[in-house]
Amino acid sequence: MILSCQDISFNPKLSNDRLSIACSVFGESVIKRIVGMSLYLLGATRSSIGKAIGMPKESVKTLLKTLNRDGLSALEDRRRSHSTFLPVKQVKGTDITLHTHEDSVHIDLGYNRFMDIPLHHHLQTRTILLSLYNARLVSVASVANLLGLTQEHTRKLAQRLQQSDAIHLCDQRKGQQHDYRIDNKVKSELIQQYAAHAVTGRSTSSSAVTEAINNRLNWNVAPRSIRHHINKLDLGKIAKTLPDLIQQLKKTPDNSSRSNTEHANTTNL
DNA sequence: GCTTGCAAAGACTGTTTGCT
DNA sequence: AGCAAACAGTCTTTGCAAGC
Repeated sequence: MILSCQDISFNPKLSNDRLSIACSVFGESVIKRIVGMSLYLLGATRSSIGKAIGMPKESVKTLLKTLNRDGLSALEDRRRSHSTFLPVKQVKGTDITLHTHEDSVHIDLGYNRFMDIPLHHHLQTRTILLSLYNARLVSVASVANLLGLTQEHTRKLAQRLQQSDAIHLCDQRKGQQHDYRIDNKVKSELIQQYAAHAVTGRSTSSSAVTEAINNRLNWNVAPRSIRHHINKLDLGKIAKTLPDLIQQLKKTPDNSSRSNTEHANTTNL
């Protein structure tokens, strides 16, 4: 490529108009650098370039050096945090892909980097996949598919993860919250009747205890339910130990009540 | 006669789905 | 996005058959 400005005619008025427009678009400092580079390419000396664009000779040398080295980006003062005219640099996103592999979720992060999460680590899997979705690195469809949830519910869980800790991703279902038939009143009667039957040597069978409970509370509970709660409360083993324990307590002096009495006397003194 | 294991039904609550 | 109904998971209650 050969350039000769000898054959080019210049019009000062056109130049002023064009510079005015260009400066309004690119900014004056950028146009100065473009003009300086153009004059340099046309063979002008650095000192004459400096005089033409109003820049110290040393600055022109730096400008030409950086332009030849870095290209377009050197047209601006790069100490600034952002460019006023260059397009935003697009960081090429790596395509993160998800799929199941044997018993784990395989996450391909690109550049030969992978993550494997055991599928049975439900909370870990949910936390990582939903975090990737919240960072918009994977689609809701791919996460929903791997988690076995609908896309709608996946979005809700992702939102929940952003608002609170990962523990809230666990299944919160707790089932029936209280014993609606065998409530505390029935349970206390059950313990009382079972103990009374055990101490007096009567039958502690579920039918005998149930009959006593139903009579006392005017209730109608099934013996099978009472058996279920006898087992739950682990009452079965006290039928044999309770009578012995009571006999033992009867023989042993009550130290606690005596010390209480002594304490009262001392206090009165 | 009584207990035990199993299973079905009920109660409660989370999840999914379809509609607006 | 919001809502409601249907569906589904978890725990309690209870009936039944088998075994001790």
